[in-house]
Amino acid sequence: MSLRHAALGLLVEMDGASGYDLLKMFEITMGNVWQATQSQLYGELNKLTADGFIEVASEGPRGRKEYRVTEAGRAELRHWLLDVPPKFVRRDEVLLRLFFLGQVSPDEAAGFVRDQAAALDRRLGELGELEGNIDWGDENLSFYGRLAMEYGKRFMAMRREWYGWVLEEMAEREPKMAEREPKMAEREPKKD
Amino acid sequence: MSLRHAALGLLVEMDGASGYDLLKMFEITMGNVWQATQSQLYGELNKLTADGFIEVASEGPRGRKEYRVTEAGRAELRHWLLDVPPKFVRRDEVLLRLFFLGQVSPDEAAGFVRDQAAALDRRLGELGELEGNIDWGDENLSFYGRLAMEYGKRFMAMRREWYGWVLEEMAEREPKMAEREPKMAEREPKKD
DNA sequence: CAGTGCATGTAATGAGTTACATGATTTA
DNA sequence: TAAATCATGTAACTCATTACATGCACTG
Repeated sequence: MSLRHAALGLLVEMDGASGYDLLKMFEITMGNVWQATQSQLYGELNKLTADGFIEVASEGPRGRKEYRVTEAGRAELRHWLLDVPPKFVRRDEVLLRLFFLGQVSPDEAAGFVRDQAAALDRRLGELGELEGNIDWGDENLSFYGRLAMEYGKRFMAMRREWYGWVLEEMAEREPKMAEREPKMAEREPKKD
Repeated sequence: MSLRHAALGLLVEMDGASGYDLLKMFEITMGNVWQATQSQLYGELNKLTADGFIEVASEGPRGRKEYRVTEAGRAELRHWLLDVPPKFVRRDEVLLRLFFLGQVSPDEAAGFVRDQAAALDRRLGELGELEGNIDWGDENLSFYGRLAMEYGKRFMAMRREWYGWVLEEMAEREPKMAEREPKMAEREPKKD
């Protein structure tokens, strides 16, 4: 039940917004942290309203509803922040595949890891771009958002290094892989 | 649809097993990578059977069914490994809370981060214990499992360091966190 | 023969995804 | 006035969690 609190929190920070605004804010500021689809968000906003945690402050042009967090909503957010222990859901599709790479040939396995590394390089570039043109609304969101952004950078760097290490380990295990023309990975124009 | 492939992959590596065996194997070897509940697994095994990717090789004592992966199942696993691009689902309850820590007092915020760091230390200890007494069945699972284990260690170490850095940043922002003074007019030196 | 572990299943509920549907307003 | 954007919603489906239910077989 965290999408609920993600929405609640963002609404507090934004000091009121429509579902549409919120959705964009999700994409911009929280891509690294939490994902939400449009239909999920609209549904949750209605449930939050029904539960009295938010309310429609005003209605605008195209059926637009401007939501505002109620006192009960703020209390709920605070409660969730401090009293509900966050749980780790560990589900990583790349790691899962890694587990079973023994089922394909060493070349194919190495190719897989190289592809993942290349994809990560691309995402690292995107993060760099993103970093420039974020306009964090308020000061708190800016401060804590920056900490989360730093996390993202560290995470990707760690992961990139680990991919490199994995390739070394694989090469050591299967030494003839070394002389081999590069397949389709690792010729991504690297940014920055 | 990845639980399906996690089960399929493990079944291949284990060279046949019951749902019960599989469930334990999930817990032991893949805690860091993929989670499955009992009811989900049994359901998926039946679906895999219906789809012809596994079959009941023999039946044992207490209604026990020994499953075995079919050729179609191996092909499906291979296809998933190499042709289906893994997708990143980014959902981290701790990071999400961090985003909104501006909603509570600096003391409470710092307390939250410290708690998370402590919890991580505990898990790091557990990982160390685990590392000793894993008996990886076959050679492939052992090799790739070790790579995944190294990932886990690097991940936690990175995260631990980041928590430390976060606490420093918070202390720098709110220097009087330990001894609170009544008068708080306007400090908050803007940084960066 | 009682307790533990083995072994599988179902039902209810909630969370998340994809696709479709609809219409108002702004802007070029 | 056509296209783009704003804006919300619903339906169908899959995936995941929790709780409950049942019973056999071994072990002490």
